[in-house]
Amino acid sequence: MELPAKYSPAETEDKWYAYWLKNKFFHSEPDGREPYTIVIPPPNVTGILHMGHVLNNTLNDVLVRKARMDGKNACWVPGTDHASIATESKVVAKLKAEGIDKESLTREEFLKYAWEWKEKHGGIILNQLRKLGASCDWDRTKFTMDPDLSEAVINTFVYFYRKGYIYRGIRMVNWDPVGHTAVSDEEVIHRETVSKFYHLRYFISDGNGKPADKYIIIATTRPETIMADAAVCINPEDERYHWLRGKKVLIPLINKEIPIIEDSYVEMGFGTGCLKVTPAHDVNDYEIGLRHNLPVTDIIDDHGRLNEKAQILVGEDRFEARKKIEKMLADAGNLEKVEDYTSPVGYSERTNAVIEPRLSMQWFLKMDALAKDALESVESGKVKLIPDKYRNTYRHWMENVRDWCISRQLWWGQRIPAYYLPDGKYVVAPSPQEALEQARKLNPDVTAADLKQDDDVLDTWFSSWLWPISVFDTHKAGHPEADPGRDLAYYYPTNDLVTGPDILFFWVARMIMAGNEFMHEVPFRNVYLTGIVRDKQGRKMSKTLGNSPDPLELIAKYGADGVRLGMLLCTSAGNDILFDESQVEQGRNFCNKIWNAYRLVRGWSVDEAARQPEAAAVAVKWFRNKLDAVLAEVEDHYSKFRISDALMSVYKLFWDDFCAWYLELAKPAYGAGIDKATYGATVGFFDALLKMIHPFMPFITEELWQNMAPRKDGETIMLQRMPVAGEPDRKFISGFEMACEAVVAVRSIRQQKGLSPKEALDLQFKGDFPLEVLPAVTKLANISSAQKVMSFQETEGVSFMVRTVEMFVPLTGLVDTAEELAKLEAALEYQEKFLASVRKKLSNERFVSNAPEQVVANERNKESDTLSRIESLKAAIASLKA
RNA sequence: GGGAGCUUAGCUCAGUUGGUUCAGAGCGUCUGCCUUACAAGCAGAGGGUCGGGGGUUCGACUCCCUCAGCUCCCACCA
Repeated sequence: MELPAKYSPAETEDKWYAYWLKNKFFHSEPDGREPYTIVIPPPNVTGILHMGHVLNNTLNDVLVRKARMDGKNACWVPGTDHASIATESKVVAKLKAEGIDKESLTREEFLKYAWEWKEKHGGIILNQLRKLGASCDWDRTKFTMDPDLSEAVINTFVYFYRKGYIYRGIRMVNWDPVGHTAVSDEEVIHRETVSKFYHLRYFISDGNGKPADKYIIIATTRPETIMADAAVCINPEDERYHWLRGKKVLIPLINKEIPIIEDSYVEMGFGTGCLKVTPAHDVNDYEIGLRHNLPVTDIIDDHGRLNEKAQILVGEDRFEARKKIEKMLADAGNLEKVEDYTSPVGYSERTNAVIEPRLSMQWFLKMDALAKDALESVESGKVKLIPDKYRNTYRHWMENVRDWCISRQLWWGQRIPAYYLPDGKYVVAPSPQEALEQARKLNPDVTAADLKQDDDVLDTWFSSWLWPISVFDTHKAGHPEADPGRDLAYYYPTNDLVTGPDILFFWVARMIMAGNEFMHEVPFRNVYLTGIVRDKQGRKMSKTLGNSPDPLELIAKYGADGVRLGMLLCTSAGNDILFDESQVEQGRNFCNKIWNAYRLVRGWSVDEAARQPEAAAVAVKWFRNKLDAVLAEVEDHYSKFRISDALMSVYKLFWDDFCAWYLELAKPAYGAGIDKATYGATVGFFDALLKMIHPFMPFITEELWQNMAPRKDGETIMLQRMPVAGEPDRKFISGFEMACEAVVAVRSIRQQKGLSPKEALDLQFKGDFPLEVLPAVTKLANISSAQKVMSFQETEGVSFMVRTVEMFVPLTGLVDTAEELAKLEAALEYQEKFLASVRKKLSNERFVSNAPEQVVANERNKESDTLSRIESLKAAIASLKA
């Protein structure tokens, strides 16, 4: 069968993925081998593949395929995350588009829609990962809201509640008025935002709730919240305002009397030095309120509208209210001036709504003890962060962590297992039955119908922090004393986790906490933190910018192997990744190179009678050693998670060493057969190279490996052992490199002199050139005779140096003597300067006595090498002049 | 405001405890080639003094100080 000159990935990739699935090569069961485990960072169940996933999952796949080929029992557990806020808001939007308002639905009705949506869109991303070649154990696919995983979450809640770590409290939370839920501090993004700074006049009360003549000016960005003011605060040091002490002021428009208080929180130099304190709608004000026992008036509702406590503008959206109140204040004579003002404003990461600081009843998990242990896990090195610069960031966060607000005012998620009695007391239990039993201890008359379960669900991270445990054993979470199941005992702790640094705290830190708590063991050894994928201009890839290529289109265009390679080429750990399609093109080109090298080798026919040419023998010996050297290098890169370096080593080994040098040497003359020895060696090398490339480019390597020899059904390159490095003969490799240098020099002379490669040349040399590699030079440089001589026989020609060996190509009638002379003299000058610098070093006593022996010896070598080069150059110049 | 990091070839980046001929790689560029595996290719070539300045050292891309520019994280002044 004739192979086409270009590799076409489409059918090949589908064919082999189906083959791998059919044979269950990705599936793992515990056995006697050493396990290698990774869990996928679960993508949102309704998500679609973007470049970040491509990066992450390609890296995961490289690691797991490498481990599998190293003979480990490799298991990569896939799955999806229910992503409560993201998914719920998608469902709400979809229903809205169909004319259905979430408010009009019962919880059950809404969840029915949500599950329908999940069934329809859930798992699309997992199929997309198959296109990428991800070798996940699909039989183990999990979803964070699978019944048993949800049960684990509920048990975990009950466990921590009973341990006294979970409590309910009124807190200032970040309220998302669009998502109608509280979000964690980490989910709030602060952005510089242009707004207005309103300078308002607060009149002093005359003591009867009527304005006196005097007023003070208060600057605020949020005039719509003045009705919730509880006080006006000044700095006790601020003499400008000492006259205010003991007085009261009136809130404009509603004329409510509020006290003047003093607190050093207020900065005298900022604004007017007077701060209106609004405990219900500002975190700092809330804390001042606590210090001064101020009443809390909450005037904004769940939707961000003013409520009846505001007295005016009731029902207006907060931003509408702001516009309207500006006019009202102006009309009432309370508006001094309005300035433009830029300040940071918090936005919801999910809905992009402006966050409203708001007091509400939430559930919290105490973090101090958990964080302390999780910090220790990283500080002690039990968990390694790669790159380790993240240790600082991690420490800082763990030392300043606040209690985790785990409740969310949503329906999509695990519902908080707290049940309220009619009198307002509550019990926490894993099931309604147990809740009833407990409730009866409080009040024997309570019936099941009296108990009302908490409406809130748990933060998504409260389920995904169990992921490395719950994918293997759903019972263990919440039950640290229980025996781990067979799978958990075998696969836990996992080995490596590959994820983005943006979720180091959301997810990674919390998995460490859960692992320590329930398993008394960290969940993974190494955390490889990737960069964030950006476009070529350094912008984060995003839907709104439209700068993110569709990975599936890229795969269709360049093949999955090409996309994987394009992604891996630019991944240094922890640095942001500037992605560009040209890199994928490079990946595709590499596929094609491999393909064509294979076409060459496959086209060879063995001539049983042929003897191995000397050049081929040299090539085989060299490449065998080179392979060993690079294998060791690659292994070292893997061990340090330098995946793109490992790839680059393999890339160069294949393209530069194997194709450009080895194959050119091993190639038989056109039309001639190849000898058995060279053929056998070449096929062996090809086999080893395919295995080395396989973790990066699984499809083309399987295709060619299957094609190389008759294979039985059930055989795969995936499960072949990775070649193991032997001890390379470095001296021989070095000698061969001299041959290459000589070849390059001759080719360069050809180019300069306009000589055809077909025209054979002579080569003479003086000095220690490794004779065993000479056949390589004669073949690749097209040399008719290469001789070691005492002195060059012709005077006309070009000389060059290979390290300390002077070489000479006689070229009668083609040499411009003056030009050659100039070149040689320039070279001589350079060498003499170099010699001078080396000698200066060597004559420095402090250098000779302080530097390590090795370094001094090297300088002496440099000196003698340079001397011999100078000698050769001088001789060459002399002979040219003669 | 606090913290972390970055600045090396046109671009993207390596450069491991200061010392091998260490100034590198890939891509791009330039030149010559459709040479019968591959023009998605082959062969060859050019290109930086390591952000600026100072210091330590026999020796600095590497350590210290300083200035400039950039990025990210945390907190946030109403």
